[in-house]
Amino acid sequence: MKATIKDVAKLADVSISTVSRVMNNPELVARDKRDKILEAIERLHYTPNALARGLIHKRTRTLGVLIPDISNLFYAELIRGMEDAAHEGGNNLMICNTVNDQSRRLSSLKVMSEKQIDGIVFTSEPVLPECYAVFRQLNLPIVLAATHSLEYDLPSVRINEEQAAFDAAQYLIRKGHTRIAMITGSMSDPISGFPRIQGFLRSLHHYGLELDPERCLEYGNYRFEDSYEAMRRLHGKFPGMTAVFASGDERALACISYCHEHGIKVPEEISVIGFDNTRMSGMSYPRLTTIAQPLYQMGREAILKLDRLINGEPLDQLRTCMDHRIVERQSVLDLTV
Amino acid sequence: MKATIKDVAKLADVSISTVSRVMNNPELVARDKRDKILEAIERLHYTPNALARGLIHKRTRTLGVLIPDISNLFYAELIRGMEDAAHEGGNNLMICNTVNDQSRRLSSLKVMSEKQIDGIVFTSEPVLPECYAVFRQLNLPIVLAATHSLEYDLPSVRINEEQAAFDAAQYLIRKGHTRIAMITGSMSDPISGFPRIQGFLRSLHHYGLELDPERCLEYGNYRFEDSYEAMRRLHGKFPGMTAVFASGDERALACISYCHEHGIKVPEEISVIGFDNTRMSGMSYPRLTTIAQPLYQMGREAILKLDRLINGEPLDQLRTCMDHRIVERQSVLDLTV
DNA sequence: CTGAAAGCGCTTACAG
DNA sequence: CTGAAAGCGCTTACAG
Repeated sequence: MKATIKDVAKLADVSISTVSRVMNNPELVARDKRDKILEAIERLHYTPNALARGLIHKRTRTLGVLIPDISNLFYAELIRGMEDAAHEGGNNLMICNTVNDQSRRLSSLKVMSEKQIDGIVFTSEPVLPECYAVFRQLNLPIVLAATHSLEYDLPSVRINEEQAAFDAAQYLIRKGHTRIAMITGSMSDPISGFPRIQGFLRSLHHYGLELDPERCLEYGNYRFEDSYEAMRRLHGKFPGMTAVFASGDERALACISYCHEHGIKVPEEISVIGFDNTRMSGMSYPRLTTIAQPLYQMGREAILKLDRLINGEPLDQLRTCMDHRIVERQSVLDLTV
Repeated sequence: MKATIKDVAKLADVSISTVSRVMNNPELVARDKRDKILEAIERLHYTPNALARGLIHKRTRTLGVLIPDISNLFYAELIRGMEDAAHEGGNNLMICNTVNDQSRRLSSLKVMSEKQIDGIVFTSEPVLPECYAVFRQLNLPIVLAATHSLEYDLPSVRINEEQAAFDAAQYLIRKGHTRIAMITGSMSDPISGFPRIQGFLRSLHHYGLELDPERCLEYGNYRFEDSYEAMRRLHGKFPGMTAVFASGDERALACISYCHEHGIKVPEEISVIGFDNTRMSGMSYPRLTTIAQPLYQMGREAILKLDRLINGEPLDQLRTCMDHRIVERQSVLDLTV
């Protein structure tokens, strides 16, 4: 059995109050007793029960994190940033993989709430009304990471998706490409779908490339297989295409694979630019040029914000927008030289 | 503020005992009161405080999981299996990323213990004496996943690494390869290092391929960059090599990238076989032939075992060995045709 | 400086 | 069928 504060008190021949004090305010305890108690703690391997503490303090020092799909490398970096920041603040993470499923999301939220987490980081997904209703009910500090909400006043940390997509297309255009396609998530996805499509089209328009969206856009989920099929459709319907902007690194790898398997040279015949700069982008051939999101930093920022919220401190800004950048590797051909 | 059992009791005009009963043994409560209480619960969005419950039951229904590096796709599948099994059993996971760091490992163990988790799944890494000492002290049910221990009597779920490595080499040999190299972790790693090297060498020996270990073995960690360099060294010191067994899919992708970047055709000039069958193995060109570990099932099994341990039920076997298999894709050339 | 007491939110014999 | 009481392991005024 685990030793409790009573066991320590008995062994050190003091009251439990005094034991409690040496754990929380050792300076209030006389030296000799303190030493005796410390020794008893040591001998019994005593470690305070966080449940009891949490009950009293109404604070558990565990932060809940909702992740749609941990098998996506995207979240690995984000989580590392969150973990580091959490540990620095004396907190722990409780990570829930929602498997992109609303009922899992809701039940995770419920369990977390019952376990009395102090706050929530909600990642990547749009905040649906149903979810927001639960957030309100939970009445817990919440911050959004790699997503945001315009409808609701929720703190968030993310990049400017529209601008990032604009920059990706612009990069391609400046390398001399004019017949450019995009593989993306659904238009109805307000986070990584719609804004990126917008940015992409704005860039084409800005540079006078009037392309038919019917022809240059293909849709699919972010997984490899889906994107592979999207690339197949694109290849069928957009002859002469020289570059594709894949909204996500895994999508980009699927494009590259499709090309290899169909004898199309990358980047000589088709250039590919990705999005996210996950670890994967260094593992393809050719290595992937991609838009980098500062995922580690975003994770940190999200936790920092949450911590401030929990401590009742004011936020300097509700919606934090971080900088993206382009990481040049070998998957884009420069047509201008 | 969150509603407590008192609030419900007051609103329904009963004692807290009765409220507690409708949560735990509703059949003991008269119909009319039960309905009134249920209504109050609904109105207040009451949800029991898991800390208080845990304190009484001495059980929190959260299981701790120690993962060396969540950015490794290997763990994604393992975690999914664990999560599904945990949810089925009414449990939750608390995942700790130890970043391959012993002090993080120890501190995670401490925090988990303070938060009163009911049991631990320890993944992948060898159980060092220092760690085992902590395990004993914690006095919690523990199961090892994707690792095992011969020194200590700890329950485990894993594959036969030695045999799997043997089979990988045998596969290559049967395809007509005779100049085979291996990229692996350190010989001093008793889990995925030593046994795999053993299996590899046993296979060579079995088929009469007497190769100099100095020449055909290269070492490095499981990350891409390290393995890329290992492949470079191998290429320099082992002329005529036609196949490499990479102990891990990420290592295999590094081999493939090295070859591409140095004008070596895969599999025409050099064949590559990987290990693990993570999602990554379908994303390379050529697609990777690899040894599959049943990661999802291993995750499930580990949790099932842990659950039995927690409930004081006997284990049918201490060390469970699961079956591996070879997944054939396109990275190995058949020299016999 | 130290201990007894109340209380965090719940559950579970016990008595009625 | 229901409520008062004790207790899970701790913390924190309060009194001395």
